[in-house]
Amino acid sequence: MTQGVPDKPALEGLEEKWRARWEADGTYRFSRSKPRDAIYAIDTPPPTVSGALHIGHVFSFTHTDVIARFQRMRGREVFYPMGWDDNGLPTERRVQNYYGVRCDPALPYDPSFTPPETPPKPPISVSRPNFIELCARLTAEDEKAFEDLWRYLGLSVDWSLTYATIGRTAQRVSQLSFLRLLDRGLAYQVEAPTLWDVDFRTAVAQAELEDREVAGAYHRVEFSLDSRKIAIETTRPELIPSCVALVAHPDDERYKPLFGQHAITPLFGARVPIRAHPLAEPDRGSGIAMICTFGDITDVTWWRELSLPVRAVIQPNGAFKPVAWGSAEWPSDDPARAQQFYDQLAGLSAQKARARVVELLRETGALVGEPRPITHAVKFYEKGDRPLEIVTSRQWFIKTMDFREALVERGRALKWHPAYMRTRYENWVNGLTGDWCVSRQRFFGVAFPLWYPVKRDGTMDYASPIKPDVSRLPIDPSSDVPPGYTASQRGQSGGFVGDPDVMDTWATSSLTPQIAGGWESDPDLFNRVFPMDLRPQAHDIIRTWLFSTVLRSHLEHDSLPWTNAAISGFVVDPDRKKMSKSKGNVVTPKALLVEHGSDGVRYWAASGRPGMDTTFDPNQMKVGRRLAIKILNASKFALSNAEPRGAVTHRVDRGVLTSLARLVDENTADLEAYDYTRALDRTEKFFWSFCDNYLELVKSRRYGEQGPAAAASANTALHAALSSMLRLFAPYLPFVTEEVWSWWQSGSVHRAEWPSRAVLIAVAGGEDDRGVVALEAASLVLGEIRKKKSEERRPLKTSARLVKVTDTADRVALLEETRADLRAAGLIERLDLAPGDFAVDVELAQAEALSRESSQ
RNA sequence: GGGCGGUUAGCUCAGUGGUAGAGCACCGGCUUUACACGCCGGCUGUCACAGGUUCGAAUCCUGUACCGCCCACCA
Repeated sequence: MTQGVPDKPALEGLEEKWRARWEADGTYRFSRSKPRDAIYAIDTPPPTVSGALHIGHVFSFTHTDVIARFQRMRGREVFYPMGWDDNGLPTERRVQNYYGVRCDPALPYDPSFTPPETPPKPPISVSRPNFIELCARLTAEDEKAFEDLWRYLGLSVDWSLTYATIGRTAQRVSQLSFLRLLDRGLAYQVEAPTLWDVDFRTAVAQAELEDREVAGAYHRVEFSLDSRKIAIETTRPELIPSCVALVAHPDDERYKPLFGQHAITPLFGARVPIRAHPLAEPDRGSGIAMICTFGDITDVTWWRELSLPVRAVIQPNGAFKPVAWGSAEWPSDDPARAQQFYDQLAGLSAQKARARVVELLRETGALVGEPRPITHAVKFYEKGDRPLEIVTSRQWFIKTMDFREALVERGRALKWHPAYMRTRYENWVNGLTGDWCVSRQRFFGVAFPLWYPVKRDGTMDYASPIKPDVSRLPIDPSSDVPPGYTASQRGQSGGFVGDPDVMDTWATSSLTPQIAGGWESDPDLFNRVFPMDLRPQAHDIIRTWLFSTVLRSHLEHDSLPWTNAAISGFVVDPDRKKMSKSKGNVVTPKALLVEHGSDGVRYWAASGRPGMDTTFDPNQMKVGRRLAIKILNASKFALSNAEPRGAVTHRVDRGVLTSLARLVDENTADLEAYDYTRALDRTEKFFWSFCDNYLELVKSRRYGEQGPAAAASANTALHAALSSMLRLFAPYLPFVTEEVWSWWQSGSVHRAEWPSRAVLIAVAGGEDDRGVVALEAASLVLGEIRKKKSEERRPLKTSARLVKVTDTADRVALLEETRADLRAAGLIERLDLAPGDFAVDVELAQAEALSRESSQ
């Protein structure tokens, strides 16, 4: 049933109407009726729930939606789920403050726990399962708000296919995949120096690092060697107590004679060997460096390759630990003096210890000159506030280094849009320095599904982890009991303990295709959607999300997780900076959508090509809104005279359909190649020219001024053209196109068939190149007449007494066929057509303006 | 330090070998029975810079500058 053409079409109220209708009709519901090759599956990026959605999300999610809608109209059944990334640190922080709780994994689950009305101080300690329940409760509210915004924007997601990265499915998939890697020896645990955030008190992975420029200083410090002094330069003098060696380049003549000898550390009097290693740079500082355990990653390399001992001073919480000097581990030539100095450092943070050490060095004369301030890059956890330390701890790893070549090959097999984004992936894979550390000493995440036996001496037997039966997954080792044990044995000698850690958030996110696709729970679905067709995401998480997903799929399925990766750029402000959160919050996405309409905002978003950073530009949203209004009005005109209908006989009618058929071909090719921007641009230009020229040309004919057959030709062409143009616009402007479609068509335009060249050419009665030329030529003449009127400042309704057109013989012949249309559209009293060089000579009717002026 | 993008009108951007383009902004005109949430017209450029290839370069090559991003073991 159709609604008919309204008298005064308007955008107001139209979005609400269609939003409700799409939901009621299940317009975007995925049906698993089709075979794999008729399905288009999208591995949607799950936005982080603890933050607010910003304009960048609207931008990139629109790109995906345009592709989804296009593929759906192409006849593919689109698998378009939506995920929420609610697992991880940001959520933990919010929940702690919101409810006034802290997680204590040692506590048992309390099923009757409810949080107080107001957050108590000090916070209440709750068990991990209770804490996770609170996280789930809070994130559920955020997820509702996110879904509302996506519906408002008009994403054609199947909302019955949602998942959360902390949900049961995600936990089960993460744990199952982990256990399989463990069984195959691809996951392992090891006690080793690891990058460590002292505030969050957790290990972090290479992918989560970022460099920040911070102020520091070079300190020139003297070690002694017999009666001689050896100066080293360091930015971290507080680590002198953890110094285990000095190192210089093997070819450095200055230090060659010293290799194998021992130097004595200032303040602490520890004898440390002087060693050679090629990583030491003769040009830097004094050419000889102290190796500490551990100041940075290079220290770890030296320590490992030179087989040095460990003297760690920094504890997991960042404070200097108490140390007894004079022991085997902490040797000193003068233990009492060392102890006296060190006691002033114990308990301090690195920063405070540094200040104190500098004072002590200065007092004892070991500091040469004054510290020289510098700015240097220091590694931070991307969510952290203090520089990372390196702390030795037991962590779980997934093997990656063994697969680097294979992963590069996977990257080459993936179709990147734009293609150059592959380079970033390759740079990352080739730059990997170690396996992926996946354990985090946090709570709101997926637990490692393991327990460890407690030995008689009360220590854990980490080498013999107890695995659950996979049918029980997901499990929480802090509340579930391993097979063969009773709950009372938890923590007891001869009993068990649960693994206290959770997985890195990317260890779950890297499985989104498996989570959404029903891996190991719904084989029918999984076979229909995996590997998926598209991974859409932004370029900043190529090294994390994209890389880790490729890795997991490679390990688990020996395949790529998807065939295409469409990489969106960022939204930047006019100064080329990434839109900051503060700026993004000034104008919320919802406010923009309300002001400019979802179609208007989507139009702007579609102007950002794959990979291109795009300027935040409300002007473009206004242009999009105007386009939507224009579509309403032009459609009203095109549809207002449905009768009579009949064969397309007129040259320009066949011409417009022929041009449109070509446009359809070009757009289809571009959209298949993910160039949605170019396709929209072309459709828009065509549509505008269609309104300005073609509609004007055929207007009078449609009113019957050349008889019913002539009107019928125009009507048929108009309907066919409008129908195709609406469908070309539909992926971008889903609301306005659906509205217009409903005026005379049944069903949703979003389930309609993508326009086809063949249909348009059939309506035209055959491809008509000369019709295209006729329309062009007639449009040019109309333009010249308008120009003349504008130059003479005459109303457009002024008639032209005489228009003389000279053009090539062929074009003159074509204009002759279009004479009646042209005369009516241009208000031409007499039209002379003659062969010759192109020229249009316009003589307007007597100026009424003069008589009006003179009569005043 | 290595890599990847970018640099075209006041602004946002198309344009990959053949006479520099669009939209917005600006200026001017026009109530024209689809649209004043409109229509028509106009103005606007050392295509970052320097070389090279070519009959011909915004476009291809080399180098430089600047902007942005990614990566890196800067003691």
